[in-house]
Amino acid sequence: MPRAEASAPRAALDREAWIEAAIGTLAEHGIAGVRVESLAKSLGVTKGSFYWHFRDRPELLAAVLDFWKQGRISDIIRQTRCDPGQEREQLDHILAVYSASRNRKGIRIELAIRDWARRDPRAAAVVEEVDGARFDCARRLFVARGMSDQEAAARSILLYAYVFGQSLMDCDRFEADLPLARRDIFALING
Amino acid sequence: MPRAEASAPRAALDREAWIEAAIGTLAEHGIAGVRVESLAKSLGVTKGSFYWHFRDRPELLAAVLDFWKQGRISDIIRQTRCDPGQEREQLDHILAVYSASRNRKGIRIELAIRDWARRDPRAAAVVEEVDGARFDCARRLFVARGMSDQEAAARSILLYAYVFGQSLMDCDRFEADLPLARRDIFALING
DNA sequence: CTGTGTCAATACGGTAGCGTATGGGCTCGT
DNA sequence: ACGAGCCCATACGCTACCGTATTGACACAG
Repeated sequence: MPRAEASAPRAALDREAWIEAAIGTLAEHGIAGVRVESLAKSLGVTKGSFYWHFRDRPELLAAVLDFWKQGRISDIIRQTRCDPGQEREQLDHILAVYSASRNRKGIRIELAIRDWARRDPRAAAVVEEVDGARFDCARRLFVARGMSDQEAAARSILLYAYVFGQSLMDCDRFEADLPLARRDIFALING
Repeated sequence: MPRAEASAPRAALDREAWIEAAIGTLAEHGIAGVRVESLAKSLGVTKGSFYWHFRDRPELLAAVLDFWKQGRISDIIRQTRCDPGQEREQLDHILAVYSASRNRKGIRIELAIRDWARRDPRAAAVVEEVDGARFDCARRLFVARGMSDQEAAARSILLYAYVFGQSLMDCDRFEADLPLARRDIFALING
């Protein structure tokens, strides 16, 4: 019986295992909570392993940022690709997918990284890149629907601000019929 | 010459001095950054002082939450009080005041506390109280303008989601003429 | 079988932070 | 002037981390 403390049957960790574990505790405890020794414990190894795969903690954090950036950018490109004439539906899709109801984990990661970005310029740069890509994608859809650049920009900003802002609140507490309210809100944003 | 390390000429700190210092570093470094020993250093005293005024760190954090809650609730009540017929202007006022451009410090505190609330039920309860009060105030204004409860609720949610969400992004990067975009956005939210 | 490379355990020194215990100095009432 | 309370300094033990150094287990090539 191989000694498996947490879950893994001792199968030779690689960098990505550490990165994914880091993202997990990042989502749960914020950037201040991702410690190499506690990560090691959760992976069932000691930090001897960590310092074989990474030079130090900053290198892990940089890898986390890069991993997240690639994922988010490829995701937004995939999610906004659509046939002509379907732009409105696609924007509704974005609103639904990025809302807090689904995708709990993704939202928690997103918020943790954004909080991190408020104090770390490297994180801030990554968030800005991701935001820029998302903004461009949404704007293109609005423009394809015939809106002016100006209006498309305004609605894109509102869209993402709503999505992230709503994930900061517990809307369920305020409104009994949240799905209905959401429909109204989508309509306001989407035009 | 009284020895003044940071600023105070040694004038007998009280609880509130600690609370305000805590809120300051909370805004800058997040909840994980408010440490009693570093607070003491920034106040030019040692932690011997702290443990005279507070039982322990959790007691300070509770006091911070309470202080913030009182301030935010009384503020929203003050900011939404208006003469009949002025509801639309008052809502625009809220949008402007709570936007990230002004009130940098307040926004940073707000975000730090919301991040804190994602992991601490006590903080979450306070945020929920504050959000509830804000929501009620905005909703009342929309209703006074003749909207249905349902529409007023939807717009109120959108309003605060926008305000907080926009403070999570660096909108300046995306849109050259941000003031104009903001006007468009206000119009979408405010009807 | 032996050597080499991969991955991890162990042990160590160092810092930062929490909470406690204890001993001041200071002011003020009497 | 002298005890009482207020406010803070100092010193201590403890834990959680970081990063380094060293050693060990294991696989696989030759």
